[in-house]
Amino acid sequence: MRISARTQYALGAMLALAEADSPVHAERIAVTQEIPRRFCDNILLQLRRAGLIQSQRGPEGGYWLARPAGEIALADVIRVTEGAEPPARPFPRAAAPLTEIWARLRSHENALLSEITLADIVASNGTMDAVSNGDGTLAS
Amino acid sequence: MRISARTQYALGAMLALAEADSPVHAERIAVTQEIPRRFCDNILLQLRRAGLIQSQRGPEGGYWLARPAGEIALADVIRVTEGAEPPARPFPRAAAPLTEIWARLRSHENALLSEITLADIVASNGTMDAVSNGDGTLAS
DNA sequence: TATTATTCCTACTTGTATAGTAGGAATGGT
DNA sequence: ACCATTCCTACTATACAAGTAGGAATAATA
Repeated sequence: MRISARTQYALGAMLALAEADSPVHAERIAVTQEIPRRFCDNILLQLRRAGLIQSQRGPEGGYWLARPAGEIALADVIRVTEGAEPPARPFPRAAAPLTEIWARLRSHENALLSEITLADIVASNGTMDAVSNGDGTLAS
Repeated sequence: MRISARTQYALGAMLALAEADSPVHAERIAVTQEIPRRFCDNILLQLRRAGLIQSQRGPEGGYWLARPAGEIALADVIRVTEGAEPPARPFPRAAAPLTEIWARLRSHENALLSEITLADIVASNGTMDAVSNGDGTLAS
């Protein structure tokens, strides 16, 4: 599970927006999430272009989620910042079975990250014993 | 699941040794596994230093597994080539719950790769419907 | 003992990705 | 008009990955 600083920051920023109930300045996000100021701009721009957040300029401006926090999965955010993964070089025939293993791993990872939403994370403040799936059950 | 070319090659090389019943030349491994010749040397050296394989020099030399293929997990190989993962920068308090998610993912990944051995892969020639755990059960 | 095939070792090169930074244009409220 | 903010392109600096180079050490064989 490779996780770049950019992606970590993006997730932090999205959570900050998920917690707020009105537009938030990049400045504030940068401070609370400990993201370098200019880099924060940079990332927010990318998230907006991807359609995950919306923005308004000028004083009274800021950023907010484009959809309810319960409809944005962690995977949605990660896909944006990590971009499409390069098509992993194939194993030679001799080691072909390994391809199946990787596929299984990626699949599981993707399933989990697609189930968990920003709302789930926000809801789990302090008590991280469980992560809700939104239907009351627990994520494996 | 980040997987470097080096690690892919290392796994291929180990599988080549697992299939053989006598010492194998680096040259042969390089060809069958499609590994650049010199790079192959390089990797085999690393695997030997890690104690996963043994070697003999000179004509009639070559490489072989240090332990039975059934006692070498994929994770053992990966740990060698990927090295100890750098201690992932911590999330700020606001995004702390994410730490738990990553831990869970890494844990699952590690569990799976620790269960599957080189012998399992070799045994699954052609029929990759299932991967044996060695006890007859199927890996999830 | 000379030859030859192999492993062994350090260091180097080169390409690509990551993590940011710089400078300013566009916009919107007051 | 002013000012705070978002917006945009492009640049730099560092680290890591992938692979290469040159040769020393070792062991079988003749």
